[in-house]
Amino acid sequence: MDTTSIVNALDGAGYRLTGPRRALATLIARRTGHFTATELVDEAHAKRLRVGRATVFRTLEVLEALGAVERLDLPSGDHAYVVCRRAHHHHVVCSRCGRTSEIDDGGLRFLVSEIARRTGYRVDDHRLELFGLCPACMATLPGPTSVSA
Amino acid sequence: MDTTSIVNALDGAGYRLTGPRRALATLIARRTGHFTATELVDEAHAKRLRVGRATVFRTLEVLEALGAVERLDLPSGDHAYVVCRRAHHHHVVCSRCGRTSEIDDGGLRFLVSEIARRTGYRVDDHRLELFGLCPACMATLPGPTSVSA
DNA sequence: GTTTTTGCAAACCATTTGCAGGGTC
DNA sequence: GACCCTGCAAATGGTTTGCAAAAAC
Repeated sequence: MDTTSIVNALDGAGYRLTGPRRALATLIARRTGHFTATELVDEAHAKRLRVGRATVFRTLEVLEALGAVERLDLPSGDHAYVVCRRAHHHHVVCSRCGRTSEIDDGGLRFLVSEIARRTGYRVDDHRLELFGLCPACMATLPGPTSVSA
Repeated sequence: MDTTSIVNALDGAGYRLTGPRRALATLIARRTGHFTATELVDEAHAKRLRVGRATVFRTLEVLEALGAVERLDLPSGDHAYVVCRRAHHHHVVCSRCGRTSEIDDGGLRFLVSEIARRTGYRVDDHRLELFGLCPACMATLPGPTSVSA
């Protein structure tokens, strides 16, 4: 995901292209793993960018609504964000380096409708989050070489 | 879930059976839907129970570790809890009345291993949360009678 | 020129913590 | 009696808000 895509998303939705928003688009586009609003605030501050705390939260809110970013709830209870391409999907999150990979709905769609049928609920929304170790982090890890699921 | 089961869980794990913990066990056992720590604090206060704010949080933490309760992350970002029976499972949450139903792992287990295979991650943990309308709430709803998933 | 955005700082609010007193085993 | 728990109240830390100035269209 590059800066331009995020900026275009804002522009296309009728939001004004301001300095702070462009700056944030760049910071976010550079991210590889998940990040928190506070991390973004600190990074902007460290780089002497003119971006206030409130603006970071407000921009993330807009970007989430536009589907350019998605909010994750980490097992720790923290709220983190990840950049994303499509509107709805799910992620595998590496609990060591924070890297995320998108996963497609595949069998999940069927699973959800099956659950709706069994419980009698009308299911409007669902969230699936997976946590573990990405291939790169596994490689740097000591111990047994065998891999379990 | 009744008060006794929760108390037994605490006792069995070596925790002391104190007044506040018994009181909380009762409040929690009576809950049908999801609830927040703050709601519990307020309810205890309203009923003049001798239970401090900190104790509510500390007790919920213990109960979660024991698997008597599970924490949900609602789409709103709020943290809520639900009583539960087995150690690991997932929930469908009614976004209108808050009622929850447990759902079994069923096809999910396969789905998770499939995702691990495709992404190369070692998946250690996963969370699936479904949101929608429970049968009772659907029945009280105006509008078209047809149901969609 | 009108409308949106921003930054700041204060307000908010859920959650955590330190610690002295009280309860449980 | 030793150790675990509790309440309180203060500290914490993420997130939101009010508002006047600044920027975008």
